[in-house]
Amino acid sequence: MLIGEIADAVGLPTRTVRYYERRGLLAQPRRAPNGYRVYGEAALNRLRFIRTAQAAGLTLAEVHSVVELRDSGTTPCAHVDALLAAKLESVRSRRRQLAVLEKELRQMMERSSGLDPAECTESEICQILQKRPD
Amino acid sequence: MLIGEIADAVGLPTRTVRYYERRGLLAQPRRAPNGYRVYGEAALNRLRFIRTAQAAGLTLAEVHSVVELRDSGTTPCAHVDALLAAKLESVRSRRRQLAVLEKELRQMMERSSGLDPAECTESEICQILQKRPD
DNA sequence: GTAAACCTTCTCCTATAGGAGAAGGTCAAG
DNA sequence: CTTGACCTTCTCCTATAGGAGAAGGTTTAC
Repeated sequence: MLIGEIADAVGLPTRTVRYYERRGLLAQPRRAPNGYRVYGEAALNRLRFIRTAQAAGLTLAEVHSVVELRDSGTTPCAHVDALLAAKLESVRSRRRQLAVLEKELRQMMERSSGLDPAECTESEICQILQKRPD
Repeated sequence: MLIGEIADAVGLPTRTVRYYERRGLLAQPRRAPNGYRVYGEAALNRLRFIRTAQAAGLTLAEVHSVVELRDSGTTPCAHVDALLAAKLESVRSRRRQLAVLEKELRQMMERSSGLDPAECTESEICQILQKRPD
Protein backbone atom coordinates (compact mmCIF):
# COMPACT_ATOMS: atom_id res chain seq x y z
CA MET A 1 0.00 0.00 0.00
CA LEU A 2 1.29 3.43 -0.89
CA ILE A 3 0.60 6.46 1.23
CA GLY A 4 -2.28 7.64 -0.95
CA GLU A 5 -3.99 4.29 -0.67
CA ILE A 6 -3.69 3.95 3.06
CA ALA A 7 -4.73 7.56 3.47
CA ASP A 8 -7.87 6.95 1.41
CA ALA A 9 -8.55 3.75 3.35
CA VAL A 10 -8.83 5.65 6.63
CA GLY A 11 -10.05 8.93 5.21
CA LEU A 12 -7.05 11.09 5.98
CA PRO A 13 -4.98 13.37 3.75
CA THR A 14 -1.55 11.97 2.94
CA ARG A 15 -0.07 15.00 4.70
CA THR A 16 -1.60 13.84 7.93
CA VAL A 17 -0.18 10.36 7.60
CA ARG A 18 3.31 11.83 7.21
CA TYR A 19 2.58 14.13 10.10
CA TYR A 20 1.73 11.17 12.36
CA GLU A 21 4.97 9.56 11.35
CA ARG A 22 6.89 12.69 12.31
CA ARG A 23 5.04 12.78 15.62
CA GLY A 24 6.15 9.22 16.32
CA LEU A 25 2.64 7.80 16.24
CA LEU A 26 3.29 5.67 13.22
CA ALA A 27 6.44 3.63 12.65
CA GLN A 28 8.61 4.56 9.71
CA PRO A 29 7.40 2.32 6.91
CA ARG A 30 9.69 0.44 4.61
CA ARG A 31 10.45 2.10 1.32
CA ALA A 32 10.05 0.92 -2.23
CA PRO A 33 13.17 1.18 -4.41
CA ASN A 34 11.90 4.54 -5.65
CA GLY A 35 11.67 5.88 -2.11
CA TYR A 36 7.90 5.66 -1.79
CA ARG A 37 6.46 4.67 1.59
CA VAL A 38 5.03 1.16 1.60
CA TYR A 39 2.53 0.20 4.30
CA GLY A 40 1.08 -3.06 5.54
CA GLU A 41 -1.86 -4.10 7.69
CA ALA A 42 -0.23 -3.00 10.93
CA ALA A 43 -0.09 0.60 9.77
CA LEU A 44 -3.75 0.44 8.84
CA ASN A 45 -4.64 -0.79 12.31
CA ARG A 46 -2.50 1.89 13.82
CA LEU A 47 -4.20 4.65 11.89
CA ARG A 48 -7.63 3.33 12.79
CA PHE A 49 -6.59 3.21 16.41
CA ILE A 50 -5.46 6.81 16.29
CA ARG A 51 -8.84 7.89 14.95
CA THR A 52 -10.68 5.92 17.60
CA ALA A 53 -8.53 7.36 20.35
CA GLN A 54 -9.00 10.88 19.04
CA ALA A 55 -12.73 10.34 18.99
CA ALA A 56 -12.45 9.45 22.67
CA GLY A 57 -10.96 12.88 23.22
CA LEU A 58 -7.32 11.85 23.57
CA THR A 59 -4.73 14.24 22.22
CA LEU A 60 -2.06 12.99 19.85
CA ALA A 61 0.44 13.26 22.69
CA GLU A 62 -1.74 10.94 24.75
CA VAL A 63 -2.17 8.55 21.88
CA HIS A 64 1.59 8.61 21.57
CA SER A 65 2.01 7.58 25.18
CA VAL A 66 -0.30 4.64 24.57
CA VAL A 67 1.34 3.34 21.41
CA GLU A 68 4.73 3.80 23.03
CA LEU A 69 3.75 1.37 25.78
CA ARG A 70 2.29 -1.02 23.27
CA ASP A 71 5.47 -0.87 21.20
CA SER A 72 7.60 -1.46 24.27
CA GLY A 73 5.74 -4.70 24.87
CA THR A 74 3.61 -3.54 27.78
CA THR A 75 -0.15 -3.89 27.71
CA PRO A 76 -1.29 -0.27 27.95
CA CYS A 77 -4.63 -1.03 29.62
CA ALA A 78 -3.85 0.48 32.99
CA HIS A 79 -2.39 3.57 31.39
CA VAL A 80 -5.42 3.96 29.15
CA ASP A 81 -7.70 3.64 32.16
CA ALA A 82 -5.85 6.46 33.84
CA LEU A 83 -6.00 8.61 30.70
CA LEU A 84 -9.72 8.02 30.34
CA ALA A 85 -10.34 8.84 33.99
CA ALA A 86 -8.41 12.09 33.69
CA LYS A 87 -10.19 12.90 30.45
CA LEU A 88 -13.56 12.24 32.03
CA GLU A 89 -12.74 14.58 34.86
CA SER A 90 -11.61 17.34 32.52
CA VAL A 91 -14.72 16.94 30.39
CA ARG A 92 -16.89 17.22 33.49
CA SER A 93 -15.01 20.26 34.64
CA ARG A 94 -15.30 21.89 31.23
CA ARG A 95 -19.00 21.14 31.15
CA ARG A 96 -19.48 22.84 34.49
CA GLN A 97 -17.63 25.92 33.25
CA LEU A 98 -19.72 26.04 30.12
CA ALA A 99 -22.93 25.69 32.11
CA VAL A 100 -21.99 28.75 34.13
CA LEU A 101 -21.02 30.66 31.02
CA GLU A 102 -24.26 29.74 29.29
CA LYS A 103 -26.25 31.02 32.22
CA GLU A 104 -24.33 34.29 32.24
CA LEU A 105 -24.82 34.74 28.53
CA ARG A 106 -28.53 34.18 28.86
CA GLN A 107 -28.73 36.70 31.68
CA MET A 108 -26.80 39.26 29.70
CA MET A 109 -29.06 38.87 26.71
CA GLU A 110 -32.14 39.15 28.82
CA ARG A 111 -30.90 42.30 30.45
CA SER A 112 -29.92 43.63 27.08
CA SER A 113 -33.50 43.60 25.88
CA GLY A 114 -34.37 46.07 28.60
CA LEU A 115 -31.53 48.46 27.90
CA ASP A 116 -31.57 51.61 25.83
CA PRO A 117 -28.67 51.96 23.39
CA ALA A 118 -28.86 55.70 23.86
CA GLU A 119 -27.74 55.22 27.43
CA CYS A 120 -24.63 53.39 26.42
CA THR A 121 -21.82 55.76 27.23
CA GLU A 122 -18.45 55.92 25.59
CA SER A 123 -16.53 55.27 28.76
CA GLU A 124 -18.26 52.04 29.62
CA ILE A 125 -18.00 51.04 25.93
CA CYS A 126 -20.90 48.59 26.11
CA GLN A 127 -23.53 48.54 28.82
CA ILE A 128 -24.68 45.03 27.98
CA LEU A 129 -21.33 43.59 28.90
CA GLN A 130 -20.29 46.10 31.52
CA LYS A 131 -23.32 46.34 33.76
CA ARG A 132 -23.09 43.22 35.82
CA PRO A 133 -26.36 42.02 37.29
CA ASP A 134 -26.77 43.54 40.75
CA MET B 1 0.05 56.21 34.63
CA LEU B 2 2.92 54.17 33.29
CA ILE B 3 2.42 50.74 31.81
CA GLY B 4 3.45 48.93 34.99
CA GLU B 5 0.91 50.88 37.01
CA ILE B 6 -2.00 50.36 34.69
CA ALA B 7 -1.04 46.71 34.34
CA ASP B 8 -1.08 46.28 38.10
CA ALA B 9 -4.38 48.14 38.32
CA VAL B 10 -6.12 45.57 36.13
CA GLY B 11 -3.98 42.59 37.08
CA LEU B 12 -2.28 42.00 33.75
CA PRO B 13 1.41 41.64 32.89
CA THR B 14 2.83 44.66 31.08
CA ARG B 15 3.53 42.37 28.14
CA THR B 16 -0.16 41.78 27.72
CA VAL B 17 -0.96 45.46 27.72
CA ARG B 18 1.53 45.99 24.88
CA TYR B 19 0.07 42.98 23.14
CA TYR B 20 -3.44 44.46 23.26
CA GLU B 21 -2.04 47.64 21.77
CA ARG B 22 -0.50 45.66 18.91
CA ARG B 23 -3.78 43.85 18.37
CA GLY B 24 -5.53 47.20 18.03
CA LEU B 25 -7.64 46.73 21.16
CA LEU B 26 -6.05 49.59 22.98
CA ALA B 27 -5.25 52.97 21.42
CA GLN B 28 -1.62 53.95 21.22
CA PRO B 29 -1.02 55.99 24.35
CA ARG B 30 0.84 59.25 24.42
CA ARG B 31 4.48 59.05 25.31
CA ALA B 32 6.46 60.77 28.00
CA PRO B 33 9.61 62.60 26.83
CA ASN B 34 11.61 59.48 27.64
CA GLY B 35 9.41 57.36 25.38
CA TYR B 36 7.48 55.65 28.16
CA ARG B 37 3.80 54.95 27.55
CA VAL B 38 1.51 57.21 29.56
CA TYR B 39 -2.09 56.14 30.15
CA GLY B 40 -5.23 57.88 31.37
CA GLU B 41 -8.63 56.81 32.66
CA ALA B 42 -9.89 55.81 29.22
CA ALA B 43 -7.23 53.15 28.87
CA LEU B 44 -8.15 51.79 32.27
CA ASN B 45 -11.80 51.52 31.26
CA ARG B 46 -10.78 49.88 28.04
CA LEU B 47 -8.68 47.25 29.77
CA ARG B 48 -11.47 46.53 32.25
CA PHE B 49 -13.87 46.18 29.37
CA ILE B 50 -11.60 43.72 27.63
CA ARG B 51 -11.47 41.56 30.74
CA THR B 52 -15.23 41.65 31.12
CA ALA B 53 -15.77 40.74 27.50
CA GLN B 54 -13.28 37.90 27.74
CA ALA B 55 -15.09 36.60 30.79
CA ALA B 56 -18.22 36.54 28.64
CA GLY B 57 -16.37 34.22 26.30
CA LEU B 58 -15.59 36.72 23.55
CA THR B 59 -12.31 36.27 21.72
CA LEU B 60 -9.95 39.21 21.37
CA ALA B 61 -10.96 39.43 17.71
CA GLU B 62 -14.57 39.81 18.78
CA VAL B 63 -13.66 42.36 21.40
CA HIS B 64 -11.81 44.18 18.68
CA SER B 65 -14.91 44.33 16.50
CA VAL B 66 -16.81 45.85 19.41
CA VAL B 67 -14.30 48.54 20.30
CA GLU B 68 -13.89 49.35 16.64
CA LEU B 69 -17.58 50.22 16.41
CA ARG B 70 -17.40 52.18 19.61
CA ASP B 71 -14.39 54.11 18.32
CA SER B 72 -16.12 54.83 15.04
CA GLY B 73 -18.91 56.53 16.98
CA THR B 74 -21.51 53.78 16.63
CA THR B 75 -23.22 52.30 19.66
CA PRO B 76 -22.17 48.66 19.46
CA CYS B 77 -25.24 47.29 21.27
CA ALA B 78 -26.78 45.51 18.30
CA HIS B 79 -23.46 44.00 17.32
CA VAL B 80 -22.84 42.82 20.86
CA ASP B 81 -26.29 41.26 20.96
CA ALA B 82 -25.44 39.31 17.83
CA LEU B 83 -22.08 38.23 19.22
CA LEU B 84 -23.65 37.07 22.45
CA ALA B 85 -26.34 35.15 20.60
CA ALA B 86 -23.76 33.39 18.46
CA LYS B 87 -21.62 32.69 21.50
CA LEU B 88 -24.59 31.27 23.34
CA GLU B 89 -25.32 28.95 20.46
CA SER B 90 -21.73 27.76 20.25
CA VAL B 91 -21.60 27.17 24.00
CA ARG B 92 -24.78 25.12 23.80
CA SER B 93 -23.42 23.14 20.91
CA ARG B 94 -20.16 22.51 22.71
CA ARG B 95 -22.01 21.38 25.80
CA ARG B 96 -24.00 18.88 23.80
CA GLN B 97 -20.80 17.49 22.28
CA LEU B 98 -19.19 17.21 25.68
CA ALA B 99 -22.25 15.47 27.09
CA VAL B 100 -21.99 12.81 24.41
CA LEU B 101 -18.27 12.46 24.98
CA GLU B 102 -18.73 12.16 28.72
CA LYS B 103 -21.23 9.38 28.22
CA GLU B 104 -18.90 7.53 25.88
CA LEU B 105 -16.02 7.88 28.30
CA ARG B 106 -18.12 6.51 31.12
CA GLN B 107 -19.17 3.57 29.00
CA MET B 108 -15.62 2.83 28.00
CA MET B 109 -14.46 2.86 31.58
CA GLU B 110 -17.26 0.62 32.67
CA ARG B 111 -16.51 -1.85 29.94
CA SER B 112 -12.84 -1.64 30.80
CA SER B 113 -13.46 -3.01 34.27
CA GLY B 114 -14.76 -6.23 32.74
CA LEU B 115 -11.89 -6.70 30.33
CA ASP B 116 -8.82 -8.84 30.75
CA PRO B 117 -5.53 -7.14 29.86
CA ALA B 118 -4.21 -10.51 28.77
CA GLU B 119 -6.71 -10.49 25.95
CA CYS B 120 -5.47 -7.20 24.59
CA THR B 121 -3.77 -8.08 21.35
CA GLU B 122 -1.01 -6.19 19.69
CA SER B 123 -2.93 -5.57 16.51
CA GLU B 124 -5.85 -3.85 18.15
CA ILE B 125 -3.38 -1.95 20.35
CA CYS B 126 -5.91 -1.33 23.12
CA GLN B 127 -9.14 -3.21 23.57
CA ILE B 128 -10.66 -0.59 25.86
CA LEU B 129 -10.61 1.97 23.11
CA GLN B 130 -11.02 -0.31 20.15
CA LYS B 131 -13.92 -2.49 21.13
CA ARG B 132 -16.86 -0.26 20.54
CA PRO B 133 -19.98 -1.15 22.51
CA ASP B 134 -22.04 -3.57 20.45
C1' DG C 1 27.65 56.10 41.97
C1' DT C 2 25.77 52.03 41.57
C1' DA C 3 22.24 48.57 42.00
C1' DA C 4 17.47 47.57 41.52
C1' DA C 5 13.51 48.23 39.25
C1' DC C 6 11.53 50.36 35.74
C1' DC C 7 10.91 51.16 30.63
C1' DT C 8 11.90 50.46 25.26
C1' DT C 9 12.00 47.51 20.84
C1' DC C 10 13.18 43.23 18.60
C1' DT C 11 12.63 38.49 17.57
C1' DC C 12 11.49 33.96 18.49
C1' DC C 13 8.61 30.27 21.11
C1' DT C 14 4.55 27.73 23.38
C1' DA C 15 0.55 24.25 22.49
C1' DT C 16 -2.66 21.79 18.91
C1' DA C 17 -3.33 19.43 14.66
C1' DG C 18 -2.36 19.86 10.80
C1' DG C 19 -2.57 23.08 5.85
C1' DA C 20 -0.10 25.31 1.88
C1' DG C 21 3.10 25.65 -1.49
C1' DA C 22 7.67 25.02 -3.74
C1' DA C 23 10.75 22.23 -6.31
C1' DG C 24 11.55 18.05 -7.93
C1' DG C 25 11.40 12.71 -8.96
C1' DT C 26 8.31 8.71 -10.84
C1' DC C 27 4.89 6.10 -13.06
C1' DA C 28 0.96 4.69 -16.20
C1' DA C 29 -1.74 5.86 -20.27
C1' DG C 30 -2.61 7.90 -24.62
C1' DC D 1 6.81 11.65 -25.41
C1' DT D 2 4.17 14.22 -22.87
C1' DT D 3 0.43 14.87 -19.59
C1' DG D 4 -1.56 13.97 -15.29
C1' DA D 5 -1.45 11.84 -11.06
C1' DC D 6 1.33 10.10 -7.99
C1' DC D 7 5.35 10.46 -4.70
C1' DT D 8 9.56 12.92 -2.14
C1' DT D 9 11.55 16.60 1.10
C1' DC D 10 11.74 21.38 2.58
C1' DT D 11 10.02 25.39 4.80
C1' DC D 12 6.65 28.40 6.27
C1' DC D 13 1.65 29.42 7.91
C1' DT D 14 -3.02 29.01 10.44
C1' DA D 15 -5.66 30.29 14.93
C1' DT D 16 -5.35 31.78 20.11
C1' DA D 17 -3.46 34.52 23.69
C1' DG D 18 0.11 35.60 25.06
C1' DG D 19 5.38 34.08 27.23
C1' DA D 20 10.57 34.40 27.02
C1' DG D 21 14.70 36.50 26.42
C1' DA D 22 18.05 39.78 24.43
C1' DA D 23 20.04 44.24 24.42
C1' DG D 24 19.60 48.52 25.76
C1' DG D 25 17.93 53.23 28.06
C1' DT D 26 15.89 55.51 32.55
C1' DT D 27 14.69 56.47 37.10
C1' DT D 28 14.65 55.81 42.03
C1' DA D 29 16.79 54.77 46.35
C1' DC D 30 20.54 54.22 49.30
